[in-house]
Amino acid sequence: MGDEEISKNFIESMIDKDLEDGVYHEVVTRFPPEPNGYLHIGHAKSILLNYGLAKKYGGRFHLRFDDTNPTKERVEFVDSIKEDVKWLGADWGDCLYFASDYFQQMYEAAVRLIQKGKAYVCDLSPEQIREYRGTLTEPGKNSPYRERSIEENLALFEEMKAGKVADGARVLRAKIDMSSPNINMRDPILYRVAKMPHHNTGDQWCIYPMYDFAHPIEDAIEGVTHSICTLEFEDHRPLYDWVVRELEYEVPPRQIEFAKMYLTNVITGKRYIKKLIEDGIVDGWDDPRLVTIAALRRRGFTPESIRKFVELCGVSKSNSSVDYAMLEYCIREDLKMQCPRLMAVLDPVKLIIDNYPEGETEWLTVPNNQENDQLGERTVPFCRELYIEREDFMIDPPKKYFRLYPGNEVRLMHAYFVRCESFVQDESGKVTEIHCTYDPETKCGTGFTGRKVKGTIHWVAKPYAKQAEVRLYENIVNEDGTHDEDGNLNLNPNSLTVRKECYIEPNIREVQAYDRFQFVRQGYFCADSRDFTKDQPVFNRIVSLKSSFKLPK
RNA sequence: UGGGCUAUCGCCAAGCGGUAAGGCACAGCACUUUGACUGCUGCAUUCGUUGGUUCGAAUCCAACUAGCCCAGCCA
Repeated sequence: MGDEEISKNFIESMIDKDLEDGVYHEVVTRFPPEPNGYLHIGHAKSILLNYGLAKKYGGRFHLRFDDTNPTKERVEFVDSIKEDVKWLGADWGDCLYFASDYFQQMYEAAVRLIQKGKAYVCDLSPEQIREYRGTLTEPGKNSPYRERSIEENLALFEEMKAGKVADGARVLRAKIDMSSPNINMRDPILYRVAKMPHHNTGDQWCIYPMYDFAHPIEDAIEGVTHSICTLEFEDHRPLYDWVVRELEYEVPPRQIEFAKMYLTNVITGKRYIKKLIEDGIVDGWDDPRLVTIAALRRRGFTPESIRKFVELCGVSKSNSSVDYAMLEYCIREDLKMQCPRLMAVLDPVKLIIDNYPEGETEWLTVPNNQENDQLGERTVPFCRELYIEREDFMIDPPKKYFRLYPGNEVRLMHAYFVRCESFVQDESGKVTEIHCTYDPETKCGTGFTGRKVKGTIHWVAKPYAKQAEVRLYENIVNEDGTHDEDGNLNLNPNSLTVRKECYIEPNIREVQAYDRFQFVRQGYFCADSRDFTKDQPVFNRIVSLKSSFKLPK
C-alpha cells in the first residue's frame, strides 16, 4: 500500500517549474496552525501535503504556530497540535517555530515600511475604518490620517508599542489603494493594539501584527519557498506579494492555494462541535464520532490510513466533499492484513450441540489471519454450548440465506459442520436456544471434502467466553444533508449503539489499549484507550466490513 | 458593468490541440473455513451551456450559466 503511482498534482507542477526556472533551488514548506483549537481531518490534508512535498523534493518541513492573536490562543492547543502532527507522521525535525518569536523582526519591518512611506498610523475608530473601506461594489475613501509625515508616523507607532495607546484607538495601516477592487488592498491594517498577555511572549508586546502582514514575513524569515494555504486566501495573495516586495526579501516565498477538504456526513466546525459537547451528545473533542485527529486516533484509525486517504483524495482547486466511504475503504485496506481476526458475538443466542459430549473441551489451533501467517496462531476452546450471533439464525429464512435455519447445515468457523435440529422460543417468540448436531468427520483441518456448506458462522464457547462492551458508531449527521434550513444539525439518532452483553474469545485478555482486531463479519474494532480495563474491555468499532447479506424486504 | 476562483461519471480526480487515466461507490460472475478478502467483468460516444477557430477541441477564443470566497483592529 502506498506505492501506487499517483499522478502529479498541480502544486508539484508549479514547484517543478520553479525549480526549472531557477526561482528556487530547494523546497521548504510549512504547516502554520493558529493554536486555537483541535486539528481535524481537514488539517491532516494540509499537514501531509506540505510534509509530503518537502520530503519528495528533499527539502524541509516546518511546524510553525501562527500565534499572532493572543485573544484566541492557548498552550494546551499548542501541545495537542504537536501531538497530532507527530502522530500523523509529519516529522518537523528541529524546525519548530513560533510566529511570536519574530515579533521584534516584524516590528522592525513595520518601521521600515513607515520609513518608505508605505505605512501610516490611523486614528479612525473600527466603525469609521469600516465605513471608509467602502463596500464590495463601491470604492473606499482615504483616511484623513493617510498623509501624516514619516516622522509623525514613527513617533505614533512608537507610542503604540510603548503602551500609550488604548486598544482599538490607533492602528498601523499599509498605504496601498483605497479604490482597489480587491478589498484586501484598501489600506489593510498591519498592527493593532491589544493589551493582553501572550502565551509565549507574555507582556512583552502590546501591539500585535495582523495575519496578512505577519504571514509573509514568517515565511520569508524561515526561507519557506512554497507557502501553501487554502482557497479563501487567494484574494490575499496580492497583499502577500506586496509585503514581501516592499520588504525587499531576496528570495520571496510564493503563496499557492488549494481547496479545503470536506467529508460527507461529518462536522468539522468548532462552533458545532462545541455545541455537541455542551449538549452532551458527544463526550468530548475526541469522541469517536468526530473527525478531529484525536477522535480518529481514539476510534482506532491508523496514521497510515489517514495518509492513504489524503493521497487518494488528491489536491485541486475545486471545492469538493469526499465521500465518507473513501475513508472507510482506507482504514479497511490498512487493517485487513495486520489485524488478528478473532471471533466475537455481539448479539448472543445460545447454541447447543446435542451430540457433543457434555463437559468436554477441545482446544483448536487456528490462524490469527488466514492471509498473513506472520500473525501466528492461537488456540480457542470449543465445547457443547456456544454463543452465536442472533442474526446468523432464522426460523423462516428468505431465499439465498445460507446461514443457520432448521434443517440447514453450516460450518462453525475453524471447527465443525453443524446442523440445526430444533430451537426453543420464549413466550414472546424470541429464540432462546438453538439445538444442533455436529459431524465429527467435518473437523476443520482434517481435509474433509465429503460435502460442502454454503455458510460459515462465528461462535464463542459459552463457559470460556469473556464479556465485553462494544460501541458501534455511525456518522453523526444524516446522509440527506448535515443541516436543515435553519442551520440546525441534522443529527443521526443512531450514531452510537452500546452493546454491553457481548462475548469475545478468552484470548482477548491479552489486549492493550489501542489494539485493533477484526471481529469476524463485524468489522474492525479498537480497544478504547479511555475506558479500557483488561477485565471488561471496551471496543470501538472502527469500520464495518464492506457488506453482508441483506434481507429482502 | 466590484474583484477573485471553480466547473470532466453518484463521490474524488488525471488530462494542458491528436480522438476521455485511475480510485471510491455500485452491479454481475468466479473463488471462499469471515456473504470479507482476492480475481475477472461492467459502469462518461462525452468533459456546465451555446457559438467560433482547426483536418482534429475537455484542452484555444467568445458569450452565457451555476457554485464558492472577500466588506474582522480573526487566521
